Amino acid sequence: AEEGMVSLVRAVKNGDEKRALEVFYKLEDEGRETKFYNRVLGMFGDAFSSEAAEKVYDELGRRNVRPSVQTFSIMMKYLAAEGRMDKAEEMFSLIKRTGFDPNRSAFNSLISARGKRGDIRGAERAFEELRSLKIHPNNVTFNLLLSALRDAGQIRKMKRYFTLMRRFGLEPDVITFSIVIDALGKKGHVRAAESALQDMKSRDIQPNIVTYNTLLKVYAANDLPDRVEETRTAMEQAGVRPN
RNA sequence: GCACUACUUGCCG
Repeated sequence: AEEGMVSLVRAVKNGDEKRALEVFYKLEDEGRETKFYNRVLGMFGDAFSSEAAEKVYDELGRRNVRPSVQTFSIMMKYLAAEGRMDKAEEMFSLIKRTGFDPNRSAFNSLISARGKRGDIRGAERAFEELRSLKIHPNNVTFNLLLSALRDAGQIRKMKRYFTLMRRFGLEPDVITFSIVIDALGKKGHVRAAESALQDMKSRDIQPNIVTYNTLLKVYAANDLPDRVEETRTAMEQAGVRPN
């Protein structure tokens, strides 16, 4: 069993989809549980494609292995990444039709999928549905909404969600701030981006490599070479190395 | 716990 996984991982690493599938089919002949399929789903989705992941997914049905909520979330991720929204939405529906209750991560996956497609309305509807089910959102939930709104350039709405976090007992984190800084910079609101950075620091959240890359991007896009230099210096002083 | 979040660059598809 252990050896089989090793050769599966090796085939996936080598990018050999055909070989990986063969090993997978052989392994599942030994009788496997949901968790195994979910793992393989992730490996195939990351290394190959949503179609490859679907081949694994189809085996669950063929072998009468019951999927889990995670199974559908994993599929949604790969389908949405390739723009296959109808299929991704279908996966979310299948959670309910299979008799499961979608949990917070499942809703987060739905928000992510819709947000990626620029479907702000849909992402917000997913958030509202989550709330109506009395599921507590987490930082990921809000960061996903903010990220979608950033892509759509909807700063005002971002502010509303940013404020709303606190009402759920949540505090913005380093990811929240990098989304906010990026969004403001894209709009040319450099001073606002800088005050977001200050806000972050005042909460004792340390800028990380992504924060600095975002700042560099903001300054470069707004033709502020001096600020770029200052940021590089700040990075060095903070011991954050360019990646 | 096997699923969900930000930036840059490269590689593969």
